[in-house]
Amino acid sequence: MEADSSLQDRVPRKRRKMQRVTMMDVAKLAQVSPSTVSLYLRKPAAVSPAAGQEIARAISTLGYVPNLVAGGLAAASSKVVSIIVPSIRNAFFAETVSTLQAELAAEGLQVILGHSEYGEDQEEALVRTALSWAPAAVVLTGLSHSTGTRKLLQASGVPVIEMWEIGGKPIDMAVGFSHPQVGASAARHLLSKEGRSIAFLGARMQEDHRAAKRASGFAEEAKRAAEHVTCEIINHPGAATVEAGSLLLSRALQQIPDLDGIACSNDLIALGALFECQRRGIDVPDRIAVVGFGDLDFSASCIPSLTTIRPSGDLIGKEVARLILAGIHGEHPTGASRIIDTGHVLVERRST
Amino acid sequence: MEADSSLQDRVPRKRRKMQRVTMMDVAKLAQVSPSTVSLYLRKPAAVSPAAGQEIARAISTLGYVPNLVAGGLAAASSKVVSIIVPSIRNAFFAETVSTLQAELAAEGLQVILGHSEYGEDQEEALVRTALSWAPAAVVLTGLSHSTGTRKLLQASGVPVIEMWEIGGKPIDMAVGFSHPQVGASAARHLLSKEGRSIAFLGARMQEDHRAAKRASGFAEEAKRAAEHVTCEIINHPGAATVEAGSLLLSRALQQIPDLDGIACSNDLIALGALFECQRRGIDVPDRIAVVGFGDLDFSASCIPSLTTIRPSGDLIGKEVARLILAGIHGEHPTGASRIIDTGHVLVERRST
DNA sequence: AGAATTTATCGTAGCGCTATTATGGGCGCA
DNA sequence: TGCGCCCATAATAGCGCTACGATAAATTCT
Repeated sequence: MEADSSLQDRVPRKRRKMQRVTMMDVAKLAQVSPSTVSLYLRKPAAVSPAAGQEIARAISTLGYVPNLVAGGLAAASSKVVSIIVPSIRNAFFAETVSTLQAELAAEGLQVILGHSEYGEDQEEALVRTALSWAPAAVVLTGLSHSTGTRKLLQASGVPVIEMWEIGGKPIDMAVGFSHPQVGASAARHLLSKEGRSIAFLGARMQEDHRAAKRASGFAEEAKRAAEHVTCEIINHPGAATVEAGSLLLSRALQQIPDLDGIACSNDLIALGALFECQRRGIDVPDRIAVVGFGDLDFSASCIPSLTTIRPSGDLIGKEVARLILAGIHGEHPTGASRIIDTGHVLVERRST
Repeated sequence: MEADSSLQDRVPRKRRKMQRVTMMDVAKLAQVSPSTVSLYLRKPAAVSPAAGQEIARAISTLGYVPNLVAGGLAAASSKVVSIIVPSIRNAFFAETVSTLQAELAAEGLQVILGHSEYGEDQEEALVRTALSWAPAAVVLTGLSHSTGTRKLLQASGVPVIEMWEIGGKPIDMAVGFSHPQVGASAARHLLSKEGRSIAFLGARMQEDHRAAKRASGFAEEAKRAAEHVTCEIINHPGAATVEAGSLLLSRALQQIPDLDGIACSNDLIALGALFECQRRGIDVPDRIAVVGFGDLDFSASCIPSLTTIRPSGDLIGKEVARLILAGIHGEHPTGASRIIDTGHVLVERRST
């Protein structure tokens, strides 16, 4: 059990031996060479059934757990995918990460998670550590990154996937949808419901570039549609929460007394706006129509049920996984297939 | 040509060289030995300021990114913490993971994420892969695990922290709170509001043991309090969503016509119940009082604002991080300090 | 049958880094 | 002036595994 550390000068150098069972042990027990064990673990079909069985038995007898760290070093690429999102607390990204993790786990890939908190410098630091793991791929959120981040990634040669946004030039590959188009869809929908004084309620738009793009897409569509339409963009500097939604609606009503339609950059904000309307006795959708974004858990069930734009976070996760796995299997997508548009869907419910 | 290699093994084997800049390159440029670079990276104070500066310059000139895989192999323990939660989509765990990730990142530790989806076998598989990374610690959710999982972890010698639950015998360390006590608190609160026909609305309780424990704590407290109190536990087999909350409330009213108080195993369920009451014109809290669990984003802002029990997921994250970091710094907590009770707080609002 | 393949298995050199011991030069103290 | 001691730095031996070629054995082709 324990080694006395006092009277041992036998061997030239004592090195901490921690790993209990190594591939070598398995090989000995199975009476094959370590290479064969390694081969069996990676491509079971390449070894004879007899040897395979013997190895499998040895593995289970010894309770062998492969050391992926050593494997990653030897193979010069570890079975890890690094994912960097602004915040996992955000239900959008939670969904994507969850799907992605599940898809990758099925192929034996691990997910390493990082939160940039919408900070480019923080993101760069995360990318740096991510690359320290020689990951099979790096997944980032959005297309806006510091030049340092881009350089690091380009120099590394690791496949990079930017998700949740398309419409710019990706570092390598991109999976997502156009945020200006989402804003435009929301505007068109409100205008189709006779909206004439409309507003976009967003949060943290100074940092959340994607929300800002939805807002500008919204404003542009409103401007394009008709000149007798007034349109405002209202930002809450803090996080996108239900409470922020209530505050934003109050501010919107103050600025635009005849407000008749709002689009929110997040369903949580929309829910807060809905609550605020309820408090003030404002009828939704008769007096004010509300469009959200995200189609979160509660959006179909709230009162009134929320018209919202569904970005399909799980589809993004699936597509990202597909690209990563294709890359691992040697198929490197080229040209237009390096950018995947997952689109968006406007789900019409009672709030408009 | 060059195929003649029978009796001369002069030419060393060609190995794919992928890493662009290694520690060796840095050492050369800085005119010190690789050991010194390594030492500088790990304990900057141990090298002379002159050498340190030289090394720092070399690192930035070359754009050196340390290879943590190699480091992990040499050090026999990687700078990785593996976290396994049922689902990151659940706002509770998202909060904890987010906090934990931030705290650990500050100390240079990476988070590897896995989702068990409330399955013990799936959890065991995740633990197995987790251990392949020789992680600095493994974090699990709850105290219920397969015997295989327990064995694997015990045999590995890796620090293990079980979070979000205490009250049983942890594998190694635990940070969380007592779920039966949460249920009891909810029951006491409802009873203090003159509740006489109360119910616990839960989801997925066949798999979510912690929710089940809250339910049984609730029922026991109700039974203990008075015999003229009727108490039911109602389960929805699917996920804990707002919609499930509406369904559960409907079922509760069917089973208990004079229902006057409910506790929900999750604020989403509570919100659904609130919506259903609104739809049916049932006054909350006058006719039915509602207690939630989680104190989610919307709980303070909904109508009526939700009385709920706050489990402080971020505090759990912080404490878990503290234990892990203590372990890394060599301080191994012993005895009672291996179990940390983060408690719970009942936040009284308008719904009761 | 002998040559030319194919197939299954083995031997071994690192992957890039850290831990440990070894070394040498500067310093205090007598 | 000399002795030991400490501190900064260097040398060295792996960590456990995979890739790459080599080798032996089995198979097919002339």
